[in-house]
Amino acid sequence: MSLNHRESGHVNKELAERIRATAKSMGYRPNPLARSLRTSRTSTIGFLSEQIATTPYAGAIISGAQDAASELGYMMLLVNTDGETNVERGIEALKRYEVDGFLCAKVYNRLTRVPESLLRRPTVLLDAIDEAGRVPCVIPDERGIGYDATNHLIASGARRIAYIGSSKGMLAERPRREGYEQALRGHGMEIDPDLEIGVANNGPALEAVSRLFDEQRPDAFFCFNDARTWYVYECAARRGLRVGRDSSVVGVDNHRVLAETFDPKPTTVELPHYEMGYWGARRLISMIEEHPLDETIDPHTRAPIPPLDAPSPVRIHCTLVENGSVIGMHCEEKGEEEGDAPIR
Amino acid sequence: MSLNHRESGHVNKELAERIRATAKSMGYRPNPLARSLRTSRTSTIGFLSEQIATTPYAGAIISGAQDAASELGYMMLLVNTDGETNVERGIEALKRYEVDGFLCAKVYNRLTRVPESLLRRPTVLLDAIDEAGRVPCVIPDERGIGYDATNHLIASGARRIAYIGSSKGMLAERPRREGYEQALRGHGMEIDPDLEIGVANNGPALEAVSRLFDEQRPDAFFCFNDARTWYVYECAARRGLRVGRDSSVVGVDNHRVLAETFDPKPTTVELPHYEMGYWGARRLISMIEEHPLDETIDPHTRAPIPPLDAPSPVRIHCTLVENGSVIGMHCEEKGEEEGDAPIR
DNA sequence: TTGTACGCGTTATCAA
DNA sequence: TTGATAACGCGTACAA
Repeated sequence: MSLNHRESGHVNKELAERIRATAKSMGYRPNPLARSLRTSRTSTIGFLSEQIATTPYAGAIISGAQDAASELGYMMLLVNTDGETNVERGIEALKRYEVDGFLCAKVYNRLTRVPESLLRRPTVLLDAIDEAGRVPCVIPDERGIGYDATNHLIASGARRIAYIGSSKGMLAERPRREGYEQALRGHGMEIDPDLEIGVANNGPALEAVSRLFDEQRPDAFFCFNDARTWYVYECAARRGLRVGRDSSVVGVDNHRVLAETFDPKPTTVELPHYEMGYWGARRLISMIEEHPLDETIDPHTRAPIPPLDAPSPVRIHCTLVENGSVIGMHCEEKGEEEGDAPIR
Repeated sequence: MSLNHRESGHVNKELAERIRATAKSMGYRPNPLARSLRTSRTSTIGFLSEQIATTPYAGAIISGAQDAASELGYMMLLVNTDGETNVERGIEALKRYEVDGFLCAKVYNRLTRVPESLLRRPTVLLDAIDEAGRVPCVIPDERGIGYDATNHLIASGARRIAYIGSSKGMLAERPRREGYEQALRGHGMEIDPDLEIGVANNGPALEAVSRLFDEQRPDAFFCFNDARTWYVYECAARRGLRVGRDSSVVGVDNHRVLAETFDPKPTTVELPHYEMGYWGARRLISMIEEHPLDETIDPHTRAPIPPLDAPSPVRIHCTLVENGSVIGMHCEEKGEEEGDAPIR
């Protein structure tokens, strides 16, 4: 009791101090395994992720989650879930190790079905939205991204700003474009539909950007991602133009390749992957610690715990990074106060 | 005993079968925590990594390690270790959770000091070499990378192949260049020092590549990494040349950006990060399972276990990827049979 | 305020 | 071949 600082009313304070001092001098460390066996709390969270290997995004999310976990005294068990059956196997394994909760990360913000087997456990979804709206999730503020990026271009003197979007109906496409338009309107600038295009990730895309280049002569570009940004660089190079001198670009991504090699003007907006991981883990752990342990749980079949509280979605604002240094960043937990239509 | 298939000489076989069948029908799963408490084996490995957030490499290593671990029935505890004190704190935490061994990943192949606190535990170093040569490590076969990449260029018809290397003395620089030269010699081609340059990652680099472009007129390039590859693309674009038509490029990296947007010729050599993780974890786990548990270990102070066997280094060959599909890949455990000087 | 005893879910030992 | 029992390290209820 003294070691756990639960001495009040049981052990006199001086003795408790002496006990702690002695324990410390002997190098005593409690054994978390034995403790968990007794308490059925492991101070452990399970992280389910896809595409750890192929994108840098997952790494950032993981890193953020791990930092939060370690700050709060938790360990993170990692499982990657590329493939279908894989997911259930991973969840099973994590349950056997008695993780206190689950972090479930997708790589691109999108609607997702949360596995049934997670529904009655503390779970937070990262970079994805629960179709059924039953599980709390942490996603980027896509509109804020479009808004900030476009404002940044305006502030740097751009007058004709093109938007190079995605042709596939991605979840982020609409709010980013809205943010772009909102920033233009905010500065009394006209919205010119000819300056907005959506392109796929292939040959015709380069042609489309080429046409835009020649017919509209924009002096700045806000690009949906690094593939789109690349088209702009390529078009500029072929015309003897130099990005940063003859035009400005802001591309969304955290592949740093493009930003590294050019002068200050090209700017990338980093999606807040680290932050999503960080705040997601904090959220999860607070859920865990608030959640009263259900004593009626069957140790073998692991009977369900009571359903989760209604989730309040968390959106995290983007970080705007120019040549490696953060220009602006705000992390805040927002409710639905904006009266925004649900993101689609 | 039946459940653990240790029935021989104790329980008659049919009974053992019946026991297992019944257990299965009841949905029984052993509790790993209780088991560990008794056996002091957790079937758990700790993964120490740096730069999870900032590079895609760490993700690939982690993913490989996790796959191997899960194949062999192990869970992976993740800790990232950016910063100095961080490392020791992470190791301490992992030790408290009684991980059976440690995977210690750096992000660029280089000489490293292994923390003292790991020396007497099962440990494998990933993408790094132990300064003192006491801990086994898994590293890419850098010479093979240079050799294969250059052969690929030769096979595609190139005659004057430039090598755009690194000016900083990176561990990989020398063997990659050796592989490049070895491939040239293997085809009876002359080695032209004017075709080999080392550049840093900055402005003068682009000028150096420009000079090489104009003075030597190479028809192909083997580039140390994606930054160097970028210089080649930029130089080509400014001269109205097209990589893939007027010249060929092979760059080392697994940023896919460059390879995605062009036609088949540009090829990237992926460093075998996934494989290093995979084989490193297998190696570690075999060390763990061969290692007789020292019964004299003090449960509190965690007295040292006997020193590791002399490590035999493992090198893993690269994977050669062209436009997303693997051209060649060999993973093999090599000893020192090549009589090669130790990598510096 | 202190001491004793039990249980968490395993594995291992020892007699029978 | 079987059954009873101790022990791993911890938390806690209960009696003193």
